[in-house]
Amino acid sequence: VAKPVRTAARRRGARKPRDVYHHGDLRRALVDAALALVAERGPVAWTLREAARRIGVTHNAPYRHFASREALLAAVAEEGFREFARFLDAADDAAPRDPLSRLRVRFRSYVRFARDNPAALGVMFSHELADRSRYPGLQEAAQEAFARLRDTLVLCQQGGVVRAGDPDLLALVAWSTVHGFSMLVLEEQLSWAPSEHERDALVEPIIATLLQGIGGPALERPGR
Amino acid sequence: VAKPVRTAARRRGARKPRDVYHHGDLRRALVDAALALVAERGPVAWTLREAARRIGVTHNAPYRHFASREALLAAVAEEGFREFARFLDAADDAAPRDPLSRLRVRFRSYVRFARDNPAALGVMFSHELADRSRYPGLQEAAQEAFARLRDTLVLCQQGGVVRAGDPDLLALVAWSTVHGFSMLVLEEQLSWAPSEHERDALVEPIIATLLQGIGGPALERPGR
DNA sequence: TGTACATCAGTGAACGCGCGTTCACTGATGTAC
DNA sequence: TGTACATCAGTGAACGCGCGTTCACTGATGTAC
Repeated sequence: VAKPVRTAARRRGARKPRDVYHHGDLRRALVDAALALVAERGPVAWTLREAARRIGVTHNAPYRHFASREALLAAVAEEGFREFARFLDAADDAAPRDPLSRLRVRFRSYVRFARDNPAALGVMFSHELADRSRYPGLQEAAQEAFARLRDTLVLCQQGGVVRAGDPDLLALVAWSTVHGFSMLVLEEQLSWAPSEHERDALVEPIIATLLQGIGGPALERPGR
Repeated sequence: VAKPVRTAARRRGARKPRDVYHHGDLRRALVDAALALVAERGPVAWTLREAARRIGVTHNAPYRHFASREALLAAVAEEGFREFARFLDAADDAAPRDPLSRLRVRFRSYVRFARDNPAALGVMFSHELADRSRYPGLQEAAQEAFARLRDTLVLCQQGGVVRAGDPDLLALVAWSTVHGFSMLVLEEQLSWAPSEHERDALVEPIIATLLQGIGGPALERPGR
């Protein structure tokens, strides 16, 4: 949607945004600024005016690009899901080809993305945007990201590494676990295990636990 | 701290709070009203003035009982943790006495409390109150609740039902899983598994997965 | 190459609003005598 | 049992603030001729 406009000033190499009347790519700049603000104040407390202020544009300029404050927030969330999907794809490309390895990498990627992009995750799963039907682009981006987890899980079922059964339910179990842990970390609730190293040490035990729990015959699960 | 004052009007059985000058137990009423408001608007967007308005008291009356808006929020969180601890105790009393059953019940209780008290959990783990050192009562209440999970886990280790190792780390794994799932549910992110029945159906698989993962020799874990 | 002009992307002032907090106050309460 | 009075728990007006959104506007841009 964003169509960069090359301004004369920009062609001349002007740096300070306020030197020019046309910003060039205000839409993108707003999304970035809003994300940064969310990182500082959270997805409820950030303000449209402050985002505009940071870019050096008047507080009503955003309305040229977004219908409302919420619409800008939805754009931040959508961009977050798209980046997340790209991140998952990149990790998958680098993983060994067997289904179990790929599933393991999916889980690791989820937690890692959450750790490195807490603000983005906060917006992506913000209560304010819980009704995604009002933002079709966001809804689509979210579904596309989730599909990756589910698809890998089905692959594992076919390989006998994950037990048979409704893949949606299994995906839900898996997702609950990794997402849940991620949220805990990013809400700084693990203050009693404070170092990043300690937190990272939790990831593999959790994944092992999870794999054990959803494991199929090829994973030699014990009789129950 | 709350010392109920029986007013003449109250003794006479007056109902409407606004009929009397002294409320009687404004402190408690404020905590309740704030919790209700958080349920509607979230732990950031609720307002002190609206809480006072609902009780039928002027917007500055709360300052008689709390130093600030945040102090009231902290009181809500503290009360949440205390109620949570009571809830865990009640469930534990009703559980079979073997360690594994008790651990299972702890997990179930956690998820159930979260499901039934989403607003309270939102405040208890709100980012705004992440620095609990400023509210010693809150800090103590939180630690007391967490201790229950850890203690049961240690019991399980002694019974050989959970594997040996740093109990704090194991508690962290377990806590991450149940808390994480709970948060997912209460943030309404499981919209694609919408019915309460479907959500409840996730609980046991998740607990089974978790127990499998932290299981000790007495749980017949497979060789790895 | 030069110019007229429609279109687009900003500006600046103003709106109404509700917030958290402070202040000096007053009405109700319980207790000492 | 009655009364004086210190204490406590409210009131009401006011503060300064920053917010989201609307409005009529103007400056910059690119294109048709």
